[in-house]
Amino acid sequence: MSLSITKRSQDYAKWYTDVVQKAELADYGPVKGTMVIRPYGYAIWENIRNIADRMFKATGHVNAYFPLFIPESYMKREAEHVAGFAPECAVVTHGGGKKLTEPLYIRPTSETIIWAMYKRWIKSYRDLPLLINQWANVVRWEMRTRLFLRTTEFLWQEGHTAHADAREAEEEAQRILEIYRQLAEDYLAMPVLVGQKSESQKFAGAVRTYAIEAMMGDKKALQAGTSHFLGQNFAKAFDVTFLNRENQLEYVWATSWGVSTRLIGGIIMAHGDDKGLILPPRVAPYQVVIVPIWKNDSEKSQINELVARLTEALQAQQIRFYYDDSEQNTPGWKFNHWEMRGTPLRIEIGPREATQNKIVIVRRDQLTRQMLPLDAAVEQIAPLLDTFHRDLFQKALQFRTENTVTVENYHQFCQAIEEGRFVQAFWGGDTAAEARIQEETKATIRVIPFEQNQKGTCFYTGKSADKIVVFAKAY
RNA sequence: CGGGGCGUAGCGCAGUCCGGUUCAGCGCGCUUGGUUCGGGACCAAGAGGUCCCCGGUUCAAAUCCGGGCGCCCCGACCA
Repeated sequence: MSLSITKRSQDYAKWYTDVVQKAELADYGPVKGTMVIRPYGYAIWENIRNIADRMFKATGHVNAYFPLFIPESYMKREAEHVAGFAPECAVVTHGGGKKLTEPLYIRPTSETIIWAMYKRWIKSYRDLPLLINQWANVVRWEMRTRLFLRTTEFLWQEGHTAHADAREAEEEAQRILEIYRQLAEDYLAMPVLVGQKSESQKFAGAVRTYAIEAMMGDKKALQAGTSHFLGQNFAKAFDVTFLNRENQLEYVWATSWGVSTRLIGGIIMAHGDDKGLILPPRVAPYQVVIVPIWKNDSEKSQINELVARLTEALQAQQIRFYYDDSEQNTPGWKFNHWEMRGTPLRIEIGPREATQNKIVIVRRDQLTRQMLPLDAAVEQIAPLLDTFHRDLFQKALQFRTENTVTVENYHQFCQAIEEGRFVQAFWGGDTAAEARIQEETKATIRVIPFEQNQKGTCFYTGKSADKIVVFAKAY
């Protein structure tokens, strides 16, 4: 393993894969487009999952698990859904050494099999709402893959809810979007734009798609989570009806929503620097790493004594830490190692600290160093982690703000996109116009923000427009 | 599916043009022992190979020829 990481300015894509591999987040699997999520990367995912799971349960959702295999006939029930997903599905044609009578699709998402089951479970308005989430893997046969951002198989959660009326389903879709915003901003320190997707960008089978959208370190957009109002599309495709209070038969209203291991790619690109990862403390596997510095056994025992008092205090506060007391590497090596792996705080304890009953704290994001008495330090670590989170968020937000421009005409638009920025503009165009813009500039509408009340002129068509949209090049 | 790059020790690579005593090599990592330890330590001794695969040419192939496979990067689709 070579020592250094490619600089971001030199080759951003290479920097990204260097970080993923050298920080031991993931490795390539033997099958094209697959990845192995290694323990350090998986620990981040577990933290994300635990946080999201708690938020889902707090809003009344329950977990379940549906099968990986979906009968071909199910996939074909909803017209737009098949059209959208069939081309990127893996299909099993043989089992037990025999050709199957009906091919089995490996789920690219589970709407079809879930709604086939919902038909059996939903009879009355009393069965609603049905708020089920599942943590699962899905497979999409992508043409071009990238670790965490787009792999053939990935991990995610998919929520699938059923409601008695449109308003309630709509509220659900937006409630989840708000949960996703909190997850991204309050836990991953990743500022996101929130809003609706354009017609061409929405989920295959949805009436409306909402999304959170973040800016990465190379100024490209990353769709970090989506929530869909599905209307009655799947209820109709799978004939899922219920008797309402008036004893009338109605189709059920639906939502679905998901975030995936792609979020880890988002963390890497939202915060990382040329030294490697910078992890938001609330999902970092270790929030603190302790590096001892000693020359001989007497120093060692003195330092270990201080570390014992420190780690007891950290444990009491449920701060995740790692004491790197291995004899194999020098302190300098460890500094670089843990910086590459993004641990938010490093504590250095050597003879100088031990004799004074002090410790040195170094922030990963700023690489600033301060020496503090142990007792004071113990009090300050938790608040410092919060400050670290806020600073990471602010830095990313400022970066996005600095790289977002408002334009009034197509010339300005092209220039801004050329510079790789997010572009805000009045939009009165249609899907065809959006497709032309994508053709010419590679940029797409990332999000149509909520709560718009201004009027203006569309930068592209010149027609009057009542909403501002955000364009950007995206992952 | 188009364009580009690559395949030699765990990783990164040299060697390939021009076949042969510089052809099984280097750096990192790994093992053992010792000295080190405040920003990627040093010394010594080791272990480690289907040179991607199949076929061909030749006295002789990592090297030349034919075919195949795989991976990465860049474009068209996507969380």
